Amino acid sequence: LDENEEDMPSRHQPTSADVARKAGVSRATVSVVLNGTQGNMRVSAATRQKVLAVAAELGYSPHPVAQALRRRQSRVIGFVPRSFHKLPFVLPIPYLLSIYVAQAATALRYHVVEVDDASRSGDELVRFLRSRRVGGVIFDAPDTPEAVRRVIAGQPSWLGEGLVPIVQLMRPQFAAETPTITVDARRGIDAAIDHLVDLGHRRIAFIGESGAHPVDRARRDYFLAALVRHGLECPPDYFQLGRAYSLEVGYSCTQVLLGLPERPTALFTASDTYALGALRALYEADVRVPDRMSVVSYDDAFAGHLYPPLTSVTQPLKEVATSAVSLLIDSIESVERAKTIAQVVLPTHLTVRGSTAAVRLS
Amino acid sequence: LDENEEDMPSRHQPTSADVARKAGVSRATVSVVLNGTQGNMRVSAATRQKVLAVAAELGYSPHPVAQALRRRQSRVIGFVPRSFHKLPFVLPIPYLLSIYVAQAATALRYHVVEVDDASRSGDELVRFLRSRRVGGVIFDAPDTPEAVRRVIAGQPSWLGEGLVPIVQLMRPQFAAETPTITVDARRGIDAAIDHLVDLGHRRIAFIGESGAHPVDRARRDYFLAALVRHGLECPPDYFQLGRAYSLEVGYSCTQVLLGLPERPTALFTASDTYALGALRALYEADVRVPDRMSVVSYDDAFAGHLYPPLTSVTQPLKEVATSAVSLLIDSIESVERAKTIAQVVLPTHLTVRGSTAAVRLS
DNA sequence: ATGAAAGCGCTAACAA
DNA sequence: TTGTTAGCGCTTTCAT
Repeated sequence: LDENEEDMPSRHQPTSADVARKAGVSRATVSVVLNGTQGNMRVSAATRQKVLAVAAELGYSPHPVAQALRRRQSRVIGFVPRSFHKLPFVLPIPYLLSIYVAQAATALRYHVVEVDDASRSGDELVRFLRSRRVGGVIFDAPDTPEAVRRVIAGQPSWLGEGLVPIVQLMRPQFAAETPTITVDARRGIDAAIDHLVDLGHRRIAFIGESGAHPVDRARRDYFLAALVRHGLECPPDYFQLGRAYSLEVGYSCTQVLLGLPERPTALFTASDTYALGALRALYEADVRVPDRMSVVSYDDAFAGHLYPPLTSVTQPLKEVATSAVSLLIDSIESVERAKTIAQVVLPTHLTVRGSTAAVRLS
Repeated sequence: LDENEEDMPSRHQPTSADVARKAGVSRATVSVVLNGTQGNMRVSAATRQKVLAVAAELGYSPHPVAQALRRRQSRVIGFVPRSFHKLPFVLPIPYLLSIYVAQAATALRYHVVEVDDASRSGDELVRFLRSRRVGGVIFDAPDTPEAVRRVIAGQPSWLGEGLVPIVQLMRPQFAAETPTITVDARRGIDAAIDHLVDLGHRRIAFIGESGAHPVDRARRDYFLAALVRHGLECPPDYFQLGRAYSLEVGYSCTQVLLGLPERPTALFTASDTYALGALRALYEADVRVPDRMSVVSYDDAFAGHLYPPLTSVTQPLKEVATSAVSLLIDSIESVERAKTIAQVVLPTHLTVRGSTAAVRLS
């Protein structure tokens, strides 16, 4: 009621000094107890108990900002999302990744600062990252190797010494020579084709992207290779390529396929987005899925929420994010730089839903 | 090449001391120049130029952690997402909000720490927020008033004095008596019904939620009120209520409507999720949209990406997030607490797409 | 096993 | 107009 007492810890969050005073020890001891320095037998069991008890009683928790200043590391990592923020829910993968990255970082008591659209390119990016003192950077599918290299070059480092670690996700620029976390399409695509063939399909068409990036190549190549394994082949008419992962490409390629003298009975699309476009074209043409056409997509980003729910090749996005974060934080915290550049590859698998069925004999 | 020079700024990020030395002034002056203290005429134009030049040359930017420690405020806000993280893309609103909140905060040079699922409830939440020294908290649609109250009670504050400001979004617990940012369904719903009536519809059905929360009530009440304005009414059969915003409810309610002796010609659903379920039911029953049934949804979260793209009542999610962040930060930074509890209400509007058409005369 | 002292990089009072 | 001083809360040698 009366505010002017002398040593009132008062309304402030308690500090280590408060704990020390009340426990009758020094602040140094409090720090040692709470941080359990490796040979933690430094402090006697008795004082240890005492300090812990007082800390709990006071609801003490160390001030993260002061810790960061003293330890000279801020437990902050930067996340640079792909330049994709335009197509909100047609492809939620970028959002999912950013959420999973944040979750994984939080679990390790790190913060994520996400670079916003404006400052994603050029020196602006380096300035931003530097001013925030990030301890490492995760790039999701950077547009160019330069974007990544600039961050590397913006160093000798803005923190202590050495370089700030960098990890690239999903669709890396290998020329930048950083560790990468990617996904291997093969297993999922193999399973998809096995599944279709098991259902009796022989005329299987493909809608994909024509790009030269390994990620795009993989989807095409593994599709073709899987057909070959079954002694099948893909006539050129059945192999439709577009120049972007857009709904429109999926739509128009499907129309082409439906106009063919001998229609395919199954369709594999290299992304959920294509599948969405395909579904529209099929709907308009009154070709029922899966009765008249089986559809398998790649991504499994929203495939399960369409009608019918799509059989799809599932990418382990959460694992990608988690490995990226732990790889990054490991190299932030390890004293010496690793000599080899880690290249983590995570497998895909097939998730069977309602868009595939046995081929109709009629 | 030789590392042991004396005053080598070296590989470290420059500090204000580096700038001060090189500019021949004191660190205090550097600080004043860079922070432009209100009566910024304190420092002469000459030294001002000098300092700015040196700072630019050295690529100096103040260490945010040191600033935070000294200024006793960390520029961090907490975001508590709704307990909804289960249904990833059936309803992306929670994700959008978290992204928009982060963007708005970044623009104001704040960080957001998002509370993760595990520690969303109970004392765990208070501990988390307190340990991170957040300067304020945004709740998205908290489950109970207690969740919010606990955070208020976990105070007399973990920062300086006074309470940590709190803002609730979208579906607040009014009993907790914090500022709120909500959306007014009326304008959008009025426009939706006007639109349908203009198209000749008279038999308009509703699928909604039966909850007692003002947000749920509003959607029901404004729908009915809008019909009344046009001299129409909604027979009980046309007024379908479920107990959750789930796809299944949308699906089964639509089946009920289709089984009615006199089918409605238009359908208003109180969420995108219902609309998705409705679309499935209509598809299966071969009722073409919009030829045989016009559909309007509420939310406009992913309505534009369905087939056909749905006419929908659009919620200004980005504005909600932006107002929340600026309201919160204003009250963090203002010295005295506002006496009145701000209740910001943002309007909705109708976005017309391809799921509505003139009623068929057949 | 413990405490004293120093200082991370910055800013705000107070002097000059 | 500018510089000096004194910390913010913490951790880490280095003494004891």
